Parts: sequence; C-alpha cells; structure tokens
Amino acid sequence: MQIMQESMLPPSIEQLTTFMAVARQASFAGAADVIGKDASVLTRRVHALEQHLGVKLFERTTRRLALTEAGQRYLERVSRALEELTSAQQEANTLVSVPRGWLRLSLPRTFAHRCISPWLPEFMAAHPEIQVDARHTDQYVDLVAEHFDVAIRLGETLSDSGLVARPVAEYGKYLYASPDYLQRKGMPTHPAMLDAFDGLIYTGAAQPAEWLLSEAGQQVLVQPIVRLASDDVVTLLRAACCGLGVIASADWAVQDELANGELVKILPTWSVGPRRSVYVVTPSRTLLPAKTRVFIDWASQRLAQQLETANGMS
Amino acid sequence: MQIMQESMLPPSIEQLTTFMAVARQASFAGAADVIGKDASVLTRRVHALEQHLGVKLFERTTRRLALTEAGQRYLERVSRALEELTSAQQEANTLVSVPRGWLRLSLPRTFAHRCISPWLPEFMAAHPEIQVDARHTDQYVDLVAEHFDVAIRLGETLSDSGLVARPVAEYGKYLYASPDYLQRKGMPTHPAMLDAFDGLIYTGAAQPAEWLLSEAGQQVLVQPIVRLASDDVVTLLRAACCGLGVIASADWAVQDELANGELVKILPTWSVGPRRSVYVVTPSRTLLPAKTRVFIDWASQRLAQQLETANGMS
DNA sequence: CTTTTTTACGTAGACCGTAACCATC
DNA sequence: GATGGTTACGGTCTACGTAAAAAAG
Repeated sequence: MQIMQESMLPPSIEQLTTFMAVARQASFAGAADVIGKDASVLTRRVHALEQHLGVKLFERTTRRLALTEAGQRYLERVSRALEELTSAQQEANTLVSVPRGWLRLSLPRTFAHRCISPWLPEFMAAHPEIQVDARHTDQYVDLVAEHFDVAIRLGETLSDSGLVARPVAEYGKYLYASPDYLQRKGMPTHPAMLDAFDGLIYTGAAQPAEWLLSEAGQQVLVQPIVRLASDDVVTLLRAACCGLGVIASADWAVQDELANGELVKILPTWSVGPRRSVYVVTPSRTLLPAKTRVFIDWASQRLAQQLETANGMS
Repeated sequence: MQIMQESMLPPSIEQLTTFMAVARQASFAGAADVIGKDASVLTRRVHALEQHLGVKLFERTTRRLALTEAGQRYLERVSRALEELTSAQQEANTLVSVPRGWLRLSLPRTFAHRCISPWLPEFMAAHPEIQVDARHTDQYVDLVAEHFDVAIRLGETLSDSGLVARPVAEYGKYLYASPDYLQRKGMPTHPAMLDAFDGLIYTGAAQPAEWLLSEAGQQVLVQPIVRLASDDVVTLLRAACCGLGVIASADWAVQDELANGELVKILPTWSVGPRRSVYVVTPSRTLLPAKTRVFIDWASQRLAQQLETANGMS
C-alpha cells in the first residue's frame, strides 16, 4: 500500500483547458472571454501549471505572447489527451442514449422458451445495435458478480437485497391433462377425486409429490399416484399430452397445448399453490444504460400482455 | 466568441484517478489506502463522476464491486489519456535545464550505506533545488510503475529489458577475517586450507554455503564450517570483526574495516565468484531530466573512483 | 494614455475528515 | 460482529471576482 506521490499527479483539468485556450487565442484576455472567467483567473492557473511542471510555457510581455518550445510540445500532447478524454465521455454518453452493446440476460429456461424466445428476434430487429447474451438457468445467480444487465425471475417473493425487482405480471399454476386421459378417467369435479389420478411431478426444487389446491379461501391437499417424476418440464408436458396423467403447470407454459387441444384445464377454479409473479430484476435503479431500459420496456409490455391472455384462457 | 459548455467539460483529474484506482483495486477501501484519502472521499468522487457522465461505472453492493460495460470502456480510454498526460509531463521535464524537483532513487540498502550516503549530502548541497526520495530495497522493483528516476543495481548481468543500464564500476568479492581470528587459526596460504575455517554465510539470495574461489583460471570450491548464517550483511560483518570467522564480501563493503584494522584480506589474489558490476539504471527515455543527468554524472564519477580505491587496497 | 497582464484581498463555496449509518458475510 | 460502502455535518482551505497596480507600446 504505497502512497501516491503528489509530485507525480497530473495538473488539474482547469489548468490544462486554460492553458489550451490561452495558447489557441494567443491571449489571456481573449481566452478569458472564451472560458467565461476573469483574466486574473487564467493568469493564476497558467502560473500554477508552470510551477507544477517546472517549465515556462509562454514567453509573455503585455504586448506579445508566444509558446515556448516546451509549451508547444506540451500543448500538442495535452490536446491529444483531452480529446481522448472527451471522446471517452461521448462514448459513455451514447451508451445511455443509444441502445447498443452486449445485453446479458439471465433467464429461467422454460419461461424463456415459452415467453421470451417468441419475441426476442423481433426485439433484436428493432434494435440492431444490441447484441444479446442470453444465459438460461433455473438457479439464481449473482447479477453483479457475473455482469448481468437484466434477469427475469419467477416466484412468490424475492429475497435479494441490493437489487431492484419490478413485478411485471402475475400468474398461477393449474392442473392440466390430455382429453383422452380425461375420457378414460372421467373429468374430476372436486379435488378430492384427484387422489385416484396419475400425477406428473416436477422434482426440480425438491417439491413434495402433492398439490395444495385452493379456491376462494378453501384449501385441499391432494396426493396423486406418481408414475413419472422429472426435473425437466418439457418431459412432463410431453407425457401429459400423451395421456400419461395430470400435470401442475404455470398457465403461460401450456398456452400452445391448450390452443391446439392437446391439453385441457382441470378444475379451472382451483389453483395449485400460491399466486406467483414475474419479476424483471436489475442491479440498480439509477443510470441504466439505454440497452437495459429498452429491454425492460419491451419485456414488461410483452409479458404483461402475454400472461394476461394466458390467464384468460380456460 | 462562444462560451464553453459546462456539460462538455471533462471531469476533474481527482475523479478520474480515483475511478482508476477503485477499478484497479476493485475496492473503495483498498483504493483509499493507495490514494491516501478516506474512503468516503472516493465514493463521493466516483458518484460525482457517474453523475457527470450520466453513466453508472460500477455495480456495487457492500460486498461486491464490478465495472459496468460502460465503466470498462471508459476505464480503458481514461487510462490512455492520463498516461499521455504524465508522459507529456515527463517530456516537459526533460526540457528544463536546471536540476530541480523530486529525484526518486532505488538503491540496494547496504551499498547505499557504504557508497552513496557518504556523498549524498554533498550532492544535495551542490544542487539545492533537488529533492531526494531515496528508497532502499534489495529486490528489483519496477522503475516505471513506481516512478523511479534512477536505480543502482549490482550483479553479473542485468536481464531487465526496456531499461537502460550503464555499468559504472566493477568489483569483486574477497575473503576477510579479523586479525585475532587469523592469529588463532593461522593465515591460510591456499584455498584448500579454508575447509577448516568458520564461514559467515549470507543467505539473502539462496546462495549455497560454499565459496568458488578463482585465481588466474584456476578454480577451487571451498566448504567452510558454518556457524553463523544471516540475510543481513551488517550482522555478518560485525561477527567477522569480532573474530567469529571468515566472510566473503564485496571489497567496497569493507573499506572502513580494512582501514582501521578490524578486518584483514585473506588470499588476496583469490576472488569469490565472478566479477560483478555496479549499474546505473534509468527508464528508457531518450531525454533525461536535468536532475537525473546530474545525478548520473555525480554517481558515475564518485562510484568509479570509490570502487577503484577499494580495489587497490589489499 | 490605452491595453493587457499581474498582484492584493476578502469572501463564498467546495472538499476533506470524523463519525454515524447501513448492509453483507 | 466485522468489514466495506454510504451519508451527514462542521471546519478549513482553495479558488474566485473585484479592483488596483505594473508594464509595454
């Protein structure tokens, strides 16, 4: 832990810009107009700069003002440095005003397949300068450490602190089965009847092989017969469509299957477990880059609309 | 005469250097040590910079800190700009004809005590505008990174690239012991006899406890009895003067002891190991500041003269 | 004498350090 | 409870503008 040398610190920006202005105008008084400060200020700044460098930058009388050789060399390089600096600033600025650059997304795999992937190409077409790095995972990751710009997360509540979670839509889980399966077993009219049905159980989050159904305050615990358990939602859905049993699924996950008749909703007024939300999560709220803001807007709008229609289907 | 836009003004140097330090240390607390200011100062500076740019540079929680994409880009370009600035400053320094300002020296500790310290006050008196920052170390340091103007280095060859090493003097290592020790053990007349003597061994550079003596092409490997080993030369010298054994030492390190009779040279025609050189090293700038040139001149002359007399003493 | 640069001086605001606060591990 | 980042507050110190002085043509 070494302490920086005062003597090696660069001069102040004010000194440098003042020096440049005076050199360009070849006059303190002229530069004073440009900068909008009194000439006395400029004298002091230039003097301080010369002191700091140990070099005389100008040869000056009251009537003439000329750069010394050291001054000319220094001017050239200082100009380059400050140009680099302002250009860096402009680049930084474009990142907040123009949507561009890599957008790193952390998405729940199945949700992304059903609810993000459909409109992602359209989003990218609308913002051709955005590059997307979509990482799919079903565990929570450290947004900051892994440099994610946005994450989509599902659940009842979010425990993460330090992050900003915006709820953009709600959804519930319901029971579904294929029409032919229901024809064989009969359509249940009360949850209690489900104990005799086959359950297709998701084992991803160490969930028990039972369903807590609720309708308007009433709750019923159902324990179906388990013939197939898996940690992969797609596998379970395929099985359900093929008539292997009943599946508890988020409504947004079965829109297609409902539409083409592969699945039918069972006990449509009874939902499985509590109501859940879709959250759009970012590392912070302020000073978001344009790419992030644009994605959040797009995602919020699309997801809200999409999940509402899913909700509306029976 | 158009007045400069406030919004286009670059941020302050303090903000920029602070940003760089925090980014490099990946920590506000760490950067606080480096800069030598309180961490609260740094957060304010970084916050102000972010506000000024309108961009978040770090994503930070109390436990994690990472550059945003904008921050990475900005860091790169700011680094370049500031390097240009300090480099411009150094160039300006080379054009000053009067030796003045801070002169940062990197010196081997023992060598400095014996061969630099004696004339350093005289040097400073001759150049009253020079301020000296003499750092003592026995490891090689990065001259450029730590902003040293000159380093003195000892050894057979120098591997450093990008640096300019000027050999200014040569020296050899020889064997010495106190008169009373030699009276007790007898004065050896051939290296082979030394195996029965006590060796005072320097363990600084993982050297073996043996001496490779050479005289006019002949070489003899001697393995003395080791009763004292140390990584501190002064300790060994004191021990030698007190009659604890034989020490292998650079001739310049024992001039005083030879002069006042505390030590006597053994087998004066046999040297220990290869011949070595004293180098004056500077960063590879073609143009050197006056302060540096003046020091190099002084050091070259003094060291050459000093080591020659040391060489001449028997 | 006029124009331009430099110095003197009193004030206002910025910036720093201390210390309390908050969050994370 | 310890570490690290942020915020609040009071004091100091710099840097500004006014204005007068000095220098040059």
